[in-house]
Amino acid sequence: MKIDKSLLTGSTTMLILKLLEQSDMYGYQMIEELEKRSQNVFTLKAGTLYPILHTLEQEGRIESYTKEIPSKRPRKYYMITKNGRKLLDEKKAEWQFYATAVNQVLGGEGYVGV
Amino acid sequence: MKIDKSLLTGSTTMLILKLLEQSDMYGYQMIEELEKRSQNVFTLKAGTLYPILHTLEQEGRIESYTKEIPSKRPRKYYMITKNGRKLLDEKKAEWQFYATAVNQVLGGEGYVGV
DNA sequence: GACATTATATAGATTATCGATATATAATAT
DNA sequence: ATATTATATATCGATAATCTATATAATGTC
Repeated sequence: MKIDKSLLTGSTTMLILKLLEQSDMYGYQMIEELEKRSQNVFTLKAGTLYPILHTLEQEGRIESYTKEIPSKRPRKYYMITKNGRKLLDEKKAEWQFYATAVNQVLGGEGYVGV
Repeated sequence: MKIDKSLLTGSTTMLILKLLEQSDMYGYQMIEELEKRSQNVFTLKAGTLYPILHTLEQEGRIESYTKEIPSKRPRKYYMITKNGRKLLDEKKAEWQFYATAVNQVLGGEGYVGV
């Protein structure tokens, strides 16, 4: 199925923070991990991800460090900060609020299941 | 709660079609009805709604007719077409697909409840 | 008469994401 | 040797969706 990418709008930051909440990751890894966890629904593009990472770092939501891998290109790992966790909680609440409202309009029970 | 409006992106058309699936409505009525059904989560702006209605009409998803109301401004009612119902079904499937994937990443059971 | 409410409509600004492109390294295939 | 594929980070311009602001118009209320 070809999903309308515009539905992703606004939730990408939340999904990235969620990944980093569980473990430090480098950019490329996030793209693969997100694809895997969503069962190929989200194919986050590099051109979408990196600008978001840079913005989050500037805002103090995440921090980065470089890790040297023998005979590999160095990887830039990102870790979530306390501030980032706070943002994640807010985004999650927003998402649940929003999804519940959509389901209500669609005639569902309004339970989002998270 | 102040919900991030960007989360609405891509689903507005679906919500409008859903309203029209149940009964013919005029623009202003849709704004009020959507607000009511979503319990004030969605406050659809006129500047968002009318361009969408015009596009949907051009695409043959909806049709309009004018209704004269005594001592009222005439209202332009919209009704959904067969084509519009088809689009609604597609959008609903997309939404469920997307919401399930988000919940999966967030660690939920992946059930969206619709 | 002034103002609020109802109702439709459009233009311009903002924001998010994507596609394309660029750089760099390493492994594998031709 | 050269090409291709995979990994990895990065930026730019285009596109799309929504909002803000504004305009118009009819009606009801203070």
